[in-house]
Amino acid sequence: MSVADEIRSKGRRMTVQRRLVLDALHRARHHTTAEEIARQIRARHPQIDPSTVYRNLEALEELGYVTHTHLDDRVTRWHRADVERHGHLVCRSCGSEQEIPLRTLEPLGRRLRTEQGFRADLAHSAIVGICRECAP
Amino acid sequence: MSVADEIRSKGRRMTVQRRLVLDALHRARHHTTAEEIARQIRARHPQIDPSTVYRNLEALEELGYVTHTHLDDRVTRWHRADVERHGHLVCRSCGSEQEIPLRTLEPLGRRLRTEQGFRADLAHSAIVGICRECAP
DNA sequence: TCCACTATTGCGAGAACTTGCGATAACCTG
DNA sequence: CAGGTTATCGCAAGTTCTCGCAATAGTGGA
Repeated sequence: MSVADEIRSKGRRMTVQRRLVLDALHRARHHTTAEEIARQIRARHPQIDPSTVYRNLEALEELGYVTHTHLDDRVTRWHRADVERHGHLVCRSCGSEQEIPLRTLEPLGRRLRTEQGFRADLAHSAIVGICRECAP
Repeated sequence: MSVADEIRSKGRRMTVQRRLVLDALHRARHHTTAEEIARQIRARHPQIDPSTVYRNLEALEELGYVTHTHLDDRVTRWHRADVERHGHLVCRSCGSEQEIPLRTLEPLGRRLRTEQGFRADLAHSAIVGICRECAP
């Protein structure tokens, strides 16, 4: 079953705009911003409104094809849901980003689960701090 | 040495606006938003521009009197730097917020420090997930 | 293939900041 | 305590989303 059929089977529709957003996410291997996706799409299809891109990212996330992450403070990063999940370390001083395996974060996940009954999504937000190079 | 003197000794100035922002943060015991602070101040001093509040929060953070936290996705929460730091769990389903002692997060902090040389600020961003009540 | 239904779109307006700029007013110095 | 610096301010315009709405266009069914 194609993605289009999957989407339709959930009562949603496959539109040109939605396909373009999916394509853009496929081309961008890592986290992109909504703005960047909108920019790419509007280069070829200027009539497509940025708000449509924002709404499609949300819809595709709801449908399970896309997720988002928060790296530095205010920008949402989007990526396909089927790429391997990982954590992020972001340096507040130099802005560098580093990926870390979820395995490193799992002990905390287990602890929150057993002590608080909380199922943490530790890939969702980056961990902010000072990286090795910037530490005094 | 008063806060005003401290600020002056760093080459900055103590203005009415800055004092009002500090006062508002003192009154608000927990995390507030910039918008809420601006609303309070502008109730009495409508001529004070919201942008002044935003800039003062930034300046006061730089001076070490204020810090900010990211709870749910897009709102920045501000609070005095001298209140006890703690972590946050935010449920993505019902939106509930829960505070947890930094102690719970410390083992991860130590691990990131020794393995990556990264000094994590684990109180900066909330941990997003599904709370006990919302878990299926 | 045509139709009715309704998800989705483009657009305009609005929210929440952010930034550039000329005017103002803290503050240090003499 | 007058004067010159320059941090800070208010204002206006810009950015990045977000939302309501009427028009459009995918879809499943006839």
